[in-house]
Amino acid sequence: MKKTKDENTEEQILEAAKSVFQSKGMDGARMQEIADKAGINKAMLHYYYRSKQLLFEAVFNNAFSLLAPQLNAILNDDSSIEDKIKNFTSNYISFIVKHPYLPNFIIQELNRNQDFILKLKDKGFPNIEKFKKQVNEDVAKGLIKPISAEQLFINIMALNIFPFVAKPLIMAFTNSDDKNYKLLMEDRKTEVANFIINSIKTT
Amino acid sequence: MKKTKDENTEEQILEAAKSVFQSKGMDGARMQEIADKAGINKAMLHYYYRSKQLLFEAVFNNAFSLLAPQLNAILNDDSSIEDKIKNFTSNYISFIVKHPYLPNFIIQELNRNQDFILKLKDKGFPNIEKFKKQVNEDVAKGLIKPISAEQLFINIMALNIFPFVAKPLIMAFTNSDDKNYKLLMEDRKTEVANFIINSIKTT
DNA sequence: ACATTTGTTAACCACTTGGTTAAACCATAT
DNA sequence: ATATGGTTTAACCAAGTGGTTAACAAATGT
Repeated sequence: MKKTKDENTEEQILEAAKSVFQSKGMDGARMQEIADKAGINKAMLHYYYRSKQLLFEAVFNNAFSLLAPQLNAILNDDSSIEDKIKNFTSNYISFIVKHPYLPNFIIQELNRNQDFILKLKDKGFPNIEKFKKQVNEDVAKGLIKPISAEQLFINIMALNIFPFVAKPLIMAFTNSDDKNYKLLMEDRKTEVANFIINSIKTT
Repeated sequence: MKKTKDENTEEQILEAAKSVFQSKGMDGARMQEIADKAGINKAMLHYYYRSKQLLFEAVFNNAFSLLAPQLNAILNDDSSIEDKIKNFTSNYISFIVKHPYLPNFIIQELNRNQDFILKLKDKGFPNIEKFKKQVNEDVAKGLIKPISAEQLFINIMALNIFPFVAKPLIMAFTNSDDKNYKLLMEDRKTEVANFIINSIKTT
C-alpha cells in the first residue's frame, strides 16, 4: 500500500518538528534540523506541510489539544472543588513529567504571536463560566472562604504550571540537581492541593 | 565633549536592544531592527558591543540585576514571614507592571540557554539559605503550619510571577480585555498575600 | 505492459542574516 | 592650521535561510 509509507513519513516529520519546535521555538527552529531529525530531505517538509508556519501550527495545535483536556478537568468536571483541586494537581504534574517542554512552548509562542489565541478561541476553548458558578455557590454556602473564581483559577494554574516553566530558575534558587528537582515536583502532587485547600476552606 | 556623544549612543543602543530582545527573544531579534530603533547605523552595534551575543548578554544581565533585588526582599530581608509576603506581593506586582516583558524574557532565555544560569551563579546569586532557616524556625515555634521552605518559596514565586508570564492564556480563560486584566492584577496585590497567609498560618 | 499518479531527492534560488572594512567625519590637543 | 584620536557611515561579504524545481523512483490503475 502507498498509504503506509505516506503516513509514516508525515508522522515522522510531525514528530521531528515537535521535538525541534518545542525545544527551540518557532524562531530558533531550522527546517534543515527537522528534516535531519526525521531522516528525510528538506523538500519533503514542504511537500507535506507547505511552509514552516503551517508545520509549526500543526505542532502547536497538537500540543494545545493535549493540554486543553487537562484544564477542562478543573473547569467543567462535575466533582467538588476540593476533589477537582486534588485530582488536577496530581494528574497535571504526572502529565507534564511526560511532556516537559509543553507548557513553556505554549506560553512562549502565545506571547510571541497574539493571533494564535484568536484562532484557538474559534474551535472550543475551555471556558470558565461553569467553574465560576460552582465557586460562587460554594462561597455563598460558606463551604469556602470568599474568593473570586478568576483569582482561584489563576492560583491553581500558577501553582501547578509555573514550577515547570521556571525550572532553571527554581533549580538555581534551591540548589537542586535534576534528581532533587524531580523530588520537589513529586512532593508537589500533594503539597499544592493541600496548600490551596488550606487557604480556601472554612474553619 | 566627546564623551557625551559617545555614552549617549551606547545608551541608546542598549535601550533599543532591550526593547527588541525582550519582546522578540534572542532568536527573533534582528540587529537591523535594533539599529533602526536606536536611529544609527548597524555597524555601530558591533563597534560598541562586538557581537549580537554580547549585546544580548548586556541586556540580559541588565534585566536580571533589576529582578534580583526583588527576590532578595523575600530571601534575605529581616522582617517576619508574613510581612515579607505582604510586601513582596505588593511590590513585585507594581514592579512588573512597569517592566511587563521582564519575567517572560528571563524565563524564556534561561530555558533556551542553560549556561546563563552558571554565569549568574558566579556573581552573587540570591540564596535560599537564610529564608530556609527562618521558615524552619517559625514552623518549629508553631507560628506557621509545617511546610518546606523550598515549596513555600516556589509557591510565592508562582503566584506572583505566573500571571504575567501567562498573560495571553489568562486573558483568554477569563475573557478579559487589557483593562480587565489590569484590574485582576491590581486585585492580586492583596489577594495573593492573603491567599498564602491563609494557607500557612496556624489557627 | 504501460500510463499515471504519488513520493523522494539533489540542485538550485532569492533573500536575509550577523559581521567586516575602508573611508569619511569631527572634536580636540598641539 | 593640522595631526590625532575616537566616532560614524555606506558598501560589502560569506554563510545561512525558507522555499522551489525538475528530474527520478515507486507504487497504482487500467
